[in-house]
Amino acid sequence: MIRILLADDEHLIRGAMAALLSLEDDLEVVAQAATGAEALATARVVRPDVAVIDLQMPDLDGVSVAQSLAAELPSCSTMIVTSHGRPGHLKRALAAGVRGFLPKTVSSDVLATVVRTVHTGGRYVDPALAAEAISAGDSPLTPREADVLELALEGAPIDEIARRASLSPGTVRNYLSSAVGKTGASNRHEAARVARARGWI
Amino acid sequence: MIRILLADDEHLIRGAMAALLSLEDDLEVVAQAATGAEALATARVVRPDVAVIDLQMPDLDGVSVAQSLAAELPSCSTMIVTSHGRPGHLKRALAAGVRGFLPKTVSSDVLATVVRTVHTGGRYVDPALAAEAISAGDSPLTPREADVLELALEGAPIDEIARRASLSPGTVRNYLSSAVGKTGASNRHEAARVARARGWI
DNA sequence: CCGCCCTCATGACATCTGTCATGAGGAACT
DNA sequence: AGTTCCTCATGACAGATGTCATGAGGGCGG
Repeated sequence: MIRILLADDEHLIRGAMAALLSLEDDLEVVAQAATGAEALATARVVRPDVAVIDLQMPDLDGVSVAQSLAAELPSCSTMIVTSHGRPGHLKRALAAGVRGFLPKTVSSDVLATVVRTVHTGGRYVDPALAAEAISAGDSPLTPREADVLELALEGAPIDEIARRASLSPGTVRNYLSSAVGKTGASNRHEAARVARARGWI
Repeated sequence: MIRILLADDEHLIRGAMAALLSLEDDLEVVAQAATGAEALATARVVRPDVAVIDLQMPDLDGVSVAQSLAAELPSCSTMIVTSHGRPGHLKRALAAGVRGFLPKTVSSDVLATVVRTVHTGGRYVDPALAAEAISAGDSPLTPREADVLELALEGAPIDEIARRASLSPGTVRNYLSSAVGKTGASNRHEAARVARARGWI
């Protein structure tokens, strides 16, 4: 019997997934959590075999949870399910020791199969997401460029970005100009969108 | 027995919700769809009592589907479930004749209860979402301002917005300037974000 | 019929942004 | 020690953007 921890902030989805996994004879949902912190706390107590975690949760995101879990409970395999599969997330997740990565568009059979796969030490990444991640390529942005671009996401003017990054406005403009060139965009707002879509920030 | 049509592009969620609703004695999921168009086509054939529709789907969004359903199948009550509850969506949904509006954070009991409620002619809107919608207030934007601001969402330069809206660049700047004032933002990109957050576009 | 508002436009002006050249200081690698 | 890259900065310039004044035309309610 594979003992599963389920974490998802959407109660409806979580309950439904639990119902669905419980239909399988060899799977058992032993705990549920609605936030990242809750998931960690619960995992420490129940020590599940597999953790199925939603990528986006109110507090910690799924990758952070996975990272902590990998460190604290090496016997527990972590897999992530998500609605919005961005290439950057996949990379960060794999780096964090995640064994499975699935979009929520897969069928329940696949979910159950992957739970079994990661439990026996295997890995599984959704083929479509993997292809996207590969085609997106590595980020050409330097760390600082990425920082600044991230601050530009909300549409703030340069002066505010400069204050928040503790840089001079001129420097911010240089980084943004460089980032705009690398993304092929025509201004920083578009560049920020492109970079996010490719998982670079 | 209440006959239900379920539409959600996320296979996993849809299957799970179906499993969950089927646990109720008086509910029966008679059809499922993965896109808006599919939902409409299926509804015409199976004529369900209640349609449970996800707000965000690849092609038509949930509100458009609801609108068509209300016109074509008045006997079918429509309710919408969503991950991202923006006030604007709620307003549009109610205007389209939707009877129930729920975030996916609710429990399965609530879902089942609301299905029964809308089937008997009642209405149900999640209290938290309703409060948000009320506090967000009515949009101060004129229709044209909203159009232009929407085109600005992706960060396009003014000239492109002007082309896409078939306006002169000068006019676009006037509308945007006005919208920036009304949203209290410091540039059009921030204004677009604010307006979207408040459900104005 | 007369305001009032929305739509669309133009011109002028100040400011904000994007781009480029240039340079100092530091870390990493050879 | 030398090379290369990143970080951070300044100054200058062109072009994009935000703001304001102004006006023509149309629809709608009083």
